[in-house]
Amino acid sequence: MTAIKNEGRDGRRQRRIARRRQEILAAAARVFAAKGYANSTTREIANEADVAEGTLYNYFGNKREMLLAMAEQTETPLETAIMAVSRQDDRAAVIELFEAAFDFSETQIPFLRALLSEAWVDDELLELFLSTRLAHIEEQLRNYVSERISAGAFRVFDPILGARAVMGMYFGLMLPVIRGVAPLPSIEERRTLAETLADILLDGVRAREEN
Amino acid sequence: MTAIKNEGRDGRRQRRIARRRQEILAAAARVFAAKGYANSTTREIANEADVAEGTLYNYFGNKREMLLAMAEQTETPLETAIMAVSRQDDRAAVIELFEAAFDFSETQIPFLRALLSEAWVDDELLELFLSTRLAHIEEQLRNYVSERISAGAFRVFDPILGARAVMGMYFGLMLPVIRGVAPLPSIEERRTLAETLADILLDGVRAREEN
Amino acid sequence: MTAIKNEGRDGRRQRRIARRRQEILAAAARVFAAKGYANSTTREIANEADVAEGTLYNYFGNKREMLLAMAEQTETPLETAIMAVSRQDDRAAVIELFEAAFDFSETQIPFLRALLSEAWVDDELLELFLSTRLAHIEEQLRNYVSERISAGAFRVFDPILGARAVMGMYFGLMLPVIRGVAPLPSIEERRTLAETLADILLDGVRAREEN
Amino acid sequence: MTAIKNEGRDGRRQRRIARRRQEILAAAARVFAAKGYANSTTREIANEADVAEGTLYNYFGNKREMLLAMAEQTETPLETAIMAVSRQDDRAAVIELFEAAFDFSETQIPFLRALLSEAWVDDELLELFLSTRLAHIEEQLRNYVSERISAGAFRVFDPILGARAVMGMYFGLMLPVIRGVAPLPSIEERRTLAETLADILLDGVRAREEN
DNA sequence: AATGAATGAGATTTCATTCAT
DNA sequence: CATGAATGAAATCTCATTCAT
Repeated sequence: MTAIKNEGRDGRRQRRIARRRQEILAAAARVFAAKGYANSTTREIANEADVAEGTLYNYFGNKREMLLAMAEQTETPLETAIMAVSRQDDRAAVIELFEAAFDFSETQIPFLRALLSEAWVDDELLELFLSTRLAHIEEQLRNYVSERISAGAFRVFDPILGARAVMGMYFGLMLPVIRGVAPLPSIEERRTLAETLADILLDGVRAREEN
Repeated sequence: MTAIKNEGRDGRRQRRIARRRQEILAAAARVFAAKGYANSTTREIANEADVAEGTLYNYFGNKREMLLAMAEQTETPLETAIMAVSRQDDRAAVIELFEAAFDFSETQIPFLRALLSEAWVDDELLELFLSTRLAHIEEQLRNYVSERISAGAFRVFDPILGARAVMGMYFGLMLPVIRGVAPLPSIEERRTLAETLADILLDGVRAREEN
Repeated sequence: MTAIKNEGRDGRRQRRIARRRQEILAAAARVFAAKGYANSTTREIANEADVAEGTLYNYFGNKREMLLAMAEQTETPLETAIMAVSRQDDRAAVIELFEAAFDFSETQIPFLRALLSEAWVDDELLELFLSTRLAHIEEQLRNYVSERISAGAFRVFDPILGARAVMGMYFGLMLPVIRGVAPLPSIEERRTLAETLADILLDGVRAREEN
Repeated sequence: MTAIKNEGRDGRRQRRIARRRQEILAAAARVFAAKGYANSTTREIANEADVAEGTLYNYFGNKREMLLAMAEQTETPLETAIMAVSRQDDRAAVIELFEAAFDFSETQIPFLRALLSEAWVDDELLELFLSTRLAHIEEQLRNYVSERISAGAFRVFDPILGARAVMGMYFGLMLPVIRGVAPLPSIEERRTLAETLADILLDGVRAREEN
């Protein structure tokens, strides 16, 4: 019985610790996002998280570990989206992909912004946070494209470039949002966005000649 | 005669100073590119430029001024490319644009990498280096798209998204190169790249139905 | 009870912090006094205060703030003396004034020396530390002199110059002490000093003609 | 003949060098006076003197030598005055002394201000510039006072304190002028000043009792 | 666990002095 | 002699991390 009670108490304690860790991480993300990792001080993070500086070190070994913890727990929205895409006709699938990829929340932005910032400069973080994920995304897209080409549904072209084109279209719209210079699109805007991009991607911008 | 001699001497001196300034700036760009502005020390810059630390301050008021000097003198390749594009048929024009936009040199990369890195975090730099330029590029593209839609050559769609799609395709390929995780494409690769992107953009990836 | 305990702890903490601040300030005063503000390094101050350099900045925002903190808390002895002088017959009052004005301690000297040093060169400090105080002292003296002239007790002469003469006599004796080239007078010496100065001031050096 | 010509040329050269040295010294005095020795940079001195930084070192071994050169060539006005005082009746002599002591020019002020500033902090300079001179002045005054006491013209009192009182009265008026917070008195003001001080010194401020 | 004062390594910047031209 | 760019030692200040409470 004591054991059970302890389990209950320990469980609560574990959860409290985990929650506090998350709060600190979110605070750190906000600070990193605003000023960049290197320009952020542990004092600012502590203030933002409303704890003492020393407390940070009860949850993370050092400042960098906060960044790595973020990298591990933050998913890129495109990654999430691509896993979930259902197989339908091409247009519906692509629209679904783009639409889902734009579905990320206000609270995710600081994490993404902080991580992208550092990944631009820090090879280890690039690897940990981005490279493998992007490689995975690119592979999925490449496979899809290859398969559609084989099926005769797509023209014959380099599937790698095709995958990159899709990703580029997406990042071109997402980066300003994450950087904070463009607003997060609303649900309706996301739909329109996705449709337009899908049409451009699938059929191009050029008018079809009637015949 | 003395005047002439002095002019010659002063001219040489002016050039020597300008050259040294450029050397320091290039060294700073390499260091900033490798580690990010905030993680770079003036000591490293001085070492890289092979001068004493104090010497840096004979050419720049402070570390940040180096960054700003870079921002002022560095052009984004897409910007340069878009100014030079000649008006031909659409496919030729788009290919020419992409191809030119990829024509940047090994020495430009550190500057671009350093500036993009900081612009991600530093609003003043974003404004100074990127925002106005990108706005200009986007405007050019938008106008082009609008005009082609009016002419009936392009389908009807949001010209802003069209411009963004072009820029996204481009940045999706360029950013890894600037980040240093993809190689600078050779001239031949640039050609192929440009053709494929142009075709995807103009006609889409979907196979045309024969009729 | 916890609240009370906390109050006790916080109070102790507050006092410890205040005490440490004072220690640092005294150390800084000694260093500034010995070498002048501009020639003193934070390293020397830290050594003198027996703390790490960084610790200084937990108590003062920067080196200059130490100086300003000194200026705010240090009184000029003449100022203190003039507030305390009791109204008696003129000779007793003047003696009391001079005697009290020389009553400053060994520990005050570094503060005075440091502040006078910088005030000679730094307009802000001159204003903050000296000007207003001296103006106040001068006003008090001027009023006293004017009143005694009106009462027919003093000859008719410019009260401003009278006030200045008193201050000059005082500073002429005090400055070498603060500068460290004359010893701090003992209590007995102070008495003799004050009497002689008072007699010179009141009756002059010239022998009275008997009649 | 060549020798003679050389002498003429050398003489001119010597004078030119001496003149330039003086110009630099005056420039340095102005800069030191404005910001204090330690806060003045050789660059500012060079600018003020309208020469290159390197040129300074053709005339002075280092920055400090400029200060020492100033100390050697600058006389304290009181010193000059005391040497020139003619022996007349006491009142005339004292008036003459004070009046002459206030006769210093606008160009002397920077030198005095610079030197007093540093002498407050720098023992070597104190010795070189002030101590010996003040000791000399004090001795002259002391002797004068002693002699007048012996002659029965002055009351009996400590001649040292008498000398100090005179010097104090003088410095109390002069220091604000040198510091730059009081204007240099005009010739007429000097006369009135000297008379008032002389009367206070000789006969005191107290009204004589009629009898 | 939480706290926050103390630490000291390291960063940026200044500036007296040198020396090649 | 004049010049002024180069130098590098030294100064101020910041901040991640530690540790006694």
